[in-house]
Amino acid sequence: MKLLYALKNPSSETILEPALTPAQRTAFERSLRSWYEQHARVLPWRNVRNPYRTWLSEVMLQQTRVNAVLEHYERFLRRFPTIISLALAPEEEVLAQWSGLGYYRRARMLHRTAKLVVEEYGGELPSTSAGLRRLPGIGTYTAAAIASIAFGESIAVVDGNVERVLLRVLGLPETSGAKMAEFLERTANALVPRRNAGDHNQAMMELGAMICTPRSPRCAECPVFALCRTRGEHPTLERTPMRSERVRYALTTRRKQEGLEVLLQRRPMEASLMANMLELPQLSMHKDTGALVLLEEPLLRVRHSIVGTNYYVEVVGMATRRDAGKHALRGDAMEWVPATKLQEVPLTGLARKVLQRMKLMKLPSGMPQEVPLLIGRGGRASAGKKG
DNA sequence: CAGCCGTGGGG
DNA sequence: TCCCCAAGGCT
Repeated sequence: MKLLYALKNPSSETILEPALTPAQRTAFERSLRSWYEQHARVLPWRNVRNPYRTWLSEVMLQQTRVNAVLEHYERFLRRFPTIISLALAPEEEVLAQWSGLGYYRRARMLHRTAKLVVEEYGGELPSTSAGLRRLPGIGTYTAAAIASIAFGESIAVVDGNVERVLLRVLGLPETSGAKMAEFLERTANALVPRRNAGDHNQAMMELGAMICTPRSPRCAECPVFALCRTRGEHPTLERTPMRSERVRYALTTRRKQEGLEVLLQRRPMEASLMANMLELPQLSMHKDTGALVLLEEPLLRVRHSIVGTNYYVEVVGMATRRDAGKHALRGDAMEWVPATKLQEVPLTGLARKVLQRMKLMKLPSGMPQEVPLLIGRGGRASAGKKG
């Protein structure tokens, strides 16, 4: 059955083009618009005319689910309401606000671009996709998204959703390569209306996110079912399997008169992964970690997957800095951070998750707070829960 | 152009 | 539980 698709693979030159007749394109655009007017989710970055906010939302949404962005978008805007406030902030604070969202290079480029725009562009983002495309962190997709949504330019976006919707409607398999990308750009642009390109683009992505999902698409609810040549899942490229790894981190606290402090370790500046961010000190899995550690069960086990690897994580309680220093892989770059300041430092997502679960850190918002778990001087962990 | 960069929610 | 992968960009 793979053979059937190979016969009409767009990368093999024998492309069926135009992909849709003019009448089909009109029907598609109209059905999609009507569906979107009825079913669009209410999201905080929709129906606002503010290029800075559109830019921020689009960068946050790169390879990131709406739910995760919702938790960060408003808080980030509260801290950096304008492009000028963002440009004036230290990178450390920008990363702290970004903590947990992942792909931290996005935050660094966002910050760099804010400074560039304030210093060289008079504080105003370029208003065309071509102009936006030149800025760091703004690629083909994001340039078209900002230009169409914030400035009304009639240009199509092609993200993962749009690609999937178009391929399924046309009855084509997923393939990689520049020819395919070009084909999708042309096809998507043939569907964009002169007016309201921004809403059309968001409708395409909404359709891909809510109806034409990667697995088990809701075809019975699809506004373009009548035109669709797939009506279900389509063949997709294989991906490399995940690997597994075990890691162990130390959770060490001390009590100062100002309150509880947590021992964290700063990742190297040159690290390709989460450079310069703070995490719990990592311990060796293989060496003898000493009686102190082995006497007790880990405080916490979590699974944390990053890119190609599943990490099975053990968090071990340690009483003093000397214990942690003895067992940590690198004794340097250690910092004591007051529990009350944890929101203001650039934690890795894993560190944030652990500290929140151990009640050392505030949960996002509205969640019930509990008494922090204390790690006593005797090296014994004692939960602060009543009873 | 292919590999790299995070995370968490859903099936 | 385990596996999938998302509103991409850069090198």
